[in-house]
Parts: sequence; C-alpha cells; structure tokens
Amino acid sequence: MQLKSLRLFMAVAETGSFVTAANQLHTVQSNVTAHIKKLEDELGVQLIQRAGRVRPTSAGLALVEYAERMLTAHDEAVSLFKGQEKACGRLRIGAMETTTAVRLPPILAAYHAAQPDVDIQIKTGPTAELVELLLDGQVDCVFVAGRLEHSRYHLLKAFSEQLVLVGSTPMTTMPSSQELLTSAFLAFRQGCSYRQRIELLLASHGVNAGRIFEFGSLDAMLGCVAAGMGYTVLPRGTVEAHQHRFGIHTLELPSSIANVDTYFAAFEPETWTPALASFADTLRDAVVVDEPQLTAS
Amino acid sequence: MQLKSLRLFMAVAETGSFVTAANQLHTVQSNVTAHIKKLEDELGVQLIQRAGRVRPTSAGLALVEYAERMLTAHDEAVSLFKGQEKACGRLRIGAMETTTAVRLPPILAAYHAAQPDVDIQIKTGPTAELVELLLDGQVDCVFVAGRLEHSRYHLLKAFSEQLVLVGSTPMTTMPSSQELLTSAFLAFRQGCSYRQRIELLLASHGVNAGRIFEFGSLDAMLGCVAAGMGYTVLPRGTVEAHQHRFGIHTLELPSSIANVDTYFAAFEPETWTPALASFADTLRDAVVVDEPQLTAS
DNA sequence: CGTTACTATCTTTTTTTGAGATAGCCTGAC
DNA sequence: GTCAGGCTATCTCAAAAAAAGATAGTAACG
Repeated sequence: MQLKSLRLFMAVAETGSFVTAANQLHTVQSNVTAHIKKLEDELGVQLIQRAGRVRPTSAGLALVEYAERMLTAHDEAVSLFKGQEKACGRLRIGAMETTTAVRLPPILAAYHAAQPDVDIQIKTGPTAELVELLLDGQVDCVFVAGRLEHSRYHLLKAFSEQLVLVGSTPMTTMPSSQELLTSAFLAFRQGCSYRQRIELLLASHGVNAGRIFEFGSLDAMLGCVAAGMGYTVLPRGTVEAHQHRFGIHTLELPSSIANVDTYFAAFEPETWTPALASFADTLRDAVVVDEPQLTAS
Repeated sequence: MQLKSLRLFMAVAETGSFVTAANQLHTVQSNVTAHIKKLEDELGVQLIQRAGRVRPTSAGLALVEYAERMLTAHDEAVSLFKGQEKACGRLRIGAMETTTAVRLPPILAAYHAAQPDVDIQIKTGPTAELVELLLDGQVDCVFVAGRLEHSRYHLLKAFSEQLVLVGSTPMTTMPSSQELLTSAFLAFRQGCSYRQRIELLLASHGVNAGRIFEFGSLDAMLGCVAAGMGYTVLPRGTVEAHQHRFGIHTLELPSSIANVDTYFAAFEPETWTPALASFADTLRDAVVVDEPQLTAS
C-alpha cells in the first residue's frame, strides 16, 4: 500500500471521477485505474463502485477514515521539515541552572515570538549531565560551560560569564587560607563545571577542597550563602539578578579562574529540525547584540 | 515518502543498525541505506546519525512520532480487511421499525458474540428511505420489504412475514366496508411498504384509502390502535411481541395481501468489508434455522 | 439512435527498486 | 599501535513497477 495510491483513492472518492482525480494529482487516468486496482487487489475488496456513478463502496468508505489518518500524518510530517517560514513541532533545550535563570529567558521570549508554533521544553542540569542528555537524544541542543571535546558537534560561543566569589559579608580581598579552610563551599550537584572552578580556586590558595555541599537549585544555594553557611562561585550576572533578594556580597576573582564561556552545542546543522535551526538563528542574533556590551563592561 | 521507507527507518531507529533492520524486514542493507537516504533527501534533513553509534538525530526523533501514526493507521487499515478470524471496524445496518424490533435482536446478538470488535450502528426507516441510505453509502446493508429492482444488489430472503389486521377489539371477520370507511388507518411515515398493503387491503374491499395517519414509531402506533384510534396492518410476529403490552387484537388477512418477504440487501459481496461479510454469514445461518419453523407454523 | 464522456485494457517507455559485490571506516581487542 | 571484525556507502546489473499514450468498450444524455 502506497501513500500515492491512497491520495489517488481519496481524490476519486471525493470527486467521483477517475479523470478528475488524475488531473488533480497531475497524472493520467490509466494510472488512477491501476493504483486503485492495486489497492483493491491488496485488500481483496472492491473499493470503488464503477457501475453507474463512481463512488466508494462500503469497504471504500471504511478505508477513507484510515487513509485520512495516514495522509494527515504524512502532511504534518512534511510540513515539519518543509513548512515555509513558520517552524512547528518541538524544541528540547538542555541548560545549566544559571543559564536557564538569567540568560535564556530573553532568548526564549524572542524565539517564541518568532516561532509561536514550537513547543519548548527545558531540562536543567550540570554540564556533564547535559552532555549525556544530548548524546542520548533526549534534548536537541544544550548550553554548557566550556567547549565540548567531541568533534562532531556544532559549537557556538553563546555567553561569556565572569565568575565571582559569593559570600554573606562584604569582601574587598580574598578570604584568608584559614578562612577558606574552615568555610564550607556550596555548589551544584556532581557534574557542574562551576564546581571545578571552586576546586581550582581553593587549590590556588593552597587549600584542599574539603567541605563542598551540593545543591539542586540556585535559590536554595543562594539562600544558604546569605545565611552564612559558606561561599560559592557563580556567574556575576546570575548573582546580580538575585542580589536584591538575598543579602549576599561578591568578590572578583582572577580572570584565569573567573572567565567561563557558555557554549551552545548541538549536532551538525544537517540534523537539525527547522525549529532547532530557527533557534540557532535567534541565538546568533542575540549573541551578536550582547557581545559588545560584554566586552565593553 | 513511502510507507516502506518509514518502516525501514523505524527499524533502524529502534535497532540502531542498518543490517539488523534489513534482516527484520527481509531485505538487504544497501536497500536500507538507499531508502533512508531518499527520505533524508526528500525532507532535507539528516535523520540517522551514522558516525559512531547509529541513532536517530533530533530530526529523526521528530519524524518517528509521525511515522508511528502513519504506520499504525496503515496496520489498522490492513487488519480491517485482512485480519484473520475476527472482523473489526464498523457495520451500519438499515432496517424497518418492525424488523428492528422483532427480527434483528437475536441476529445482532449472535453477530456480536461472533464479532465483538465490530461497532454496530442501526438506522431505522421505511423501505424507500432505506434504499436511499444504501445507495447513498450511509449504510452497508438494509432489510427491506420486497425485492429491490436494481440488478446490482445482492439479495437474500431474510424473513417471511404474515401481515395481520390490528385493531382494538376482537375480530373474527373482516370489518365491514362501512366500518373501514369510517375508521382511521395508522401507518409508518411515507415510504413504508406496509402502507401499500393497507391501501391494497382497502381497495380490495372497495374502499378508498382516505384517512391514513402517519407515525414514526411502532410503540406510538400500537398505543393509538389500542386506544381505539383505528386499525393498522403489521407483521404477526411484531404484534405478538407487543401484544402483552397493549390491548390489541388481530385478524388474519388473505395470503395475497398478508405475505410479505423481508430481504437483506447490499451491494455485491466483492464490495463488502469483512464485518459485513461476517454479518451476511450470521444472517444466512439464522435464516436456515428459522425457515423450517416459519413453514411449519 | 447517435453523441459524448468515462473507465478498462493494452503497449511502450521510463523510472524505480532490489540484490549482490566491493570499498572504506569505525570499533574493540590484543 | 596494529589488526581483525563488523558496519555502512557506493556502484552495478537485473528485475519490477510506474507513467503515459492509444484504443476499445460502455453507460448516460439528448
């Protein structure tokens, strides 16, 4: 059974004419006869009443319902990839907590305005988990800290973050090694790339990464920092966005530790759905606009 | 886009291997490659990730959902016609009020027991309307009084009915012409073949069919007869089935007027769905069992 | 009774498909 | 690091199928 045959069959059923159906679908009448005959042979039933008026038989009418389902699904699938202008379908994005909270909202808003027919799904997690999700096909693209090693990814530097040390009291200089040793550090759960920076920071001050508490959400973490539970390391933008809600203070870190690039990563563009391709476009536009501001600051 | 290609695509997506997919669908690997490549060309997207593991891309995963819908609809359509043993789908029957009330129930019960997966729909109406429904494709088969003229029908004598005169008082002989002239006759709405019998009966007694009231339902009609509103003519079996509920009495009519055959009519068997074919079988069996009883009585 | 329009059938040409063989590539083991 | 094994892409040839045209037969209409 071929979709082409079903298309012809539906045209005959609707127009009541083999010739008209042939013209509608840009072919000749003998082919319509042949296709319908083949359908009838396959199903072992006469589908079209030829004697007198040309109309679907009982069996034909029964087939119509299924043919409609098949052809509708087919048309939708095609419009998913070949629909002009407006993309549709689904876009699954993986991103870090910090990215999701601060960087993504304006981009998603712009994207949704441009492509209102796309369903957007966000999954958050640390970089390592996100990479797994992408590899596993559970998301279409991810925002991760640092370049991915695999060569078969499409990478785009999306955001440049500056990490700052976050604590509950005002800081002008780096806390002493003693202070660092006795303090707790708060980080996202295993796999968060910022966590590596914390360890790097501690190591540069000759302190072993001892007490690191893991958190699942940004709010919880900042709340605990504000409560004096310890320090954490976060992008400056993220902290600024939350600073009015928590009594927290920041300290600049040396650029070797502070600078973190967030990359947009997906497989090759040839594998992208139009929804994803359009998102990449939106992102590129947003980055171009953002970049000068970042370097200027 | 061909269903065959989608089948292969789904097999590749599920098994993660071109070779395995080829074996599953009894073909060779080069054909799988060709089909998927053609799909990818048509949609302008890479559907399968070949580098490293073979797995569907984002676009491939999006297609999977539509492919499933198409293939499911296809499978259901095929099983509609080629499903072994159990028929499925829908069976739309047209029948007269009297047939529906008395003759059909046991047959439908037997049919439903044999084919539980078939949805049964009954439309009732007078013979002329039923013929229209059948011609119009709104029902798959009908039970009508008398043979249909059109030659391209499949006919089966389903039931032999004996019409009786029904009135509110006990009768031993035919009411007088005077009585008939002053009485009303109750019949189904225009198109009911029994109505012709009433006119035939009146004509045979030299009375013009004057006052004929039309009813839409059997119950209403019998209720009015019982209330002394007038006479009607109905199959004996129908009356007997309702006699305990209404105070009505019957009189045998001359066989030339009394005998009415109810025929099962549908288009040629080649146009039948399995559900309809199975129903015809059930009906044939029921008729064979019933017939001796009818002739014996 | 003839005309017209429609479908079935036959034939030819073109296209597509299926299968086999082979080359290249990646993976995993030693 | 190298080699073997398995996997996919590509090429080729044969077979099958589809498309298009021509023709004949048939039902509807005037």
